[in-house]
Amino acid sequence: MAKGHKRARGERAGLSRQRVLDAALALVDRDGLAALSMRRLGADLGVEAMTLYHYVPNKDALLDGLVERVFEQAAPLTADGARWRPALERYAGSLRRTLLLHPAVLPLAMSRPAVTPQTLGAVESGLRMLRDAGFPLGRALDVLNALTVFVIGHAAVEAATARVNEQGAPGSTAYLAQLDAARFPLLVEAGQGGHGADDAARFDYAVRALLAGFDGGA
Amino acid sequence: MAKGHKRARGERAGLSRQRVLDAALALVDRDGLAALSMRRLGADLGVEAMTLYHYVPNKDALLDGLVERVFEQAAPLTADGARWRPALERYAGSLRRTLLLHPAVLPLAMSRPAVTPQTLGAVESGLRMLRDAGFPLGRALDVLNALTVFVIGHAAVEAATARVNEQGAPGSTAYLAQLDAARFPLLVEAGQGGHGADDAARFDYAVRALLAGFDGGA
DNA sequence: GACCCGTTACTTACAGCGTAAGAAAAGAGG
DNA sequence: CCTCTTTTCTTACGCTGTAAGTAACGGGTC
Repeated sequence: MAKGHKRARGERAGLSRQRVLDAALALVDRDGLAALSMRRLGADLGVEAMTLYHYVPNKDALLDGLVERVFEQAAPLTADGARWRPALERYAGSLRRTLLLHPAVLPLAMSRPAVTPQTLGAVESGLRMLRDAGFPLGRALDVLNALTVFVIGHAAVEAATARVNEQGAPGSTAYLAQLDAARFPLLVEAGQGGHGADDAARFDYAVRALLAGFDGGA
Repeated sequence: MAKGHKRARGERAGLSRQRVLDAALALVDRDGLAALSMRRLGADLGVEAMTLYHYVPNKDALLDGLVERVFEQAAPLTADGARWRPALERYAGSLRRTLLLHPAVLPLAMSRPAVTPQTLGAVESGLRMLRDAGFPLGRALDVLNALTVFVIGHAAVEAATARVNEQGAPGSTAYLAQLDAARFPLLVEAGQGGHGADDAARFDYAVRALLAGFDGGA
């Protein structure tokens, strides 16, 4: 079998932008963003680093592709008539869950405007839904922007907090609880007592608050 | 003059964590985050790279310091009794303006929980204000988190959009306007017509919406 | 003055990075 | 068989963060 090139033929058949991005996402999920180098990614794919430059123009584009790939995995923003608030709430929840599955790409999602061709479709249908609900077009764009920004930011804080909690570093609740109780009494209290709701519930509450605000003020 | 060590004595007198961080912030503001290397920063300070490790344990800590330094520059969140909504609106506006003065650190601000000792004071006084206004403590923390996350995220999008606009790349309004008008009619329309408000006004509107939502739902 | 010592600074070195340039191999069509 | 295109590998350059060791300084004590 396999009349060999350098490695056994067929075990890596194909290679494509998609496969490169998927491997990069897997690498980053496994070992963190800092571990992603062209050489390492090449090794994961059974290929030399420079080979990757046939599927991606440079490393920055590869990072863009990672963000794009994650956003694709979130549920589409489907517009079902006048029920725009539950639709946006579902979309927000889905996007949050997807982002938390790939926490390593969150720093990337923050620094790049998520308007790759793939995400434009979601924005377009969101705009249609909100315009049908009576929003002026500009305001509709604002609502979508605000919601998306909030979801990404919230997920980033959740991920950072989780990461920091499991090592007792500054920012963890354990760290908060041992703070100088004289200088920061409320912080210490908030750090000690369970706030009574988990991250998902707190997120949902905040999203509803945001959307309610836009509903009233529009 | 200057009985010289290697460089003229006195022209760089001192050097301290603060001076290192300030120089790093200046460098990053001038040339971007990617241009920040220990060697370059050292050169800016008239010093070799390794010298910096006396004031900062490693590069990551230096980046943490950058974020801390920027947050210090925003107006403090002062609690003036029951007027919590205008107070938070002012705080949000000040933080946004400060962040936009140093757009290069925005990616850093996103990935790090902004709970350095310096920012804890702001959180504490925010908590006091909101608790006095009747919020349960956990909810008060949620409000502050949501607001801060939103401000950072919004500033990041503004900065990224501005950067991308001035080079006509994907994501710019120019790019949006030339999109396939058949597939994305609303996006194209939103991209063409001025939305009628500048970034600051849109930001203020969204902040008010968010706070109004928390007010009603609390 | 001479001595010493902690702090600050420099030098050297290493492994790894992104990627430019060009050679070599593999597959397709004649 | 040869030739052309696409894919892959090789080599090389300048840069990075930082570990390790060394030298110079400033200030205290005799």
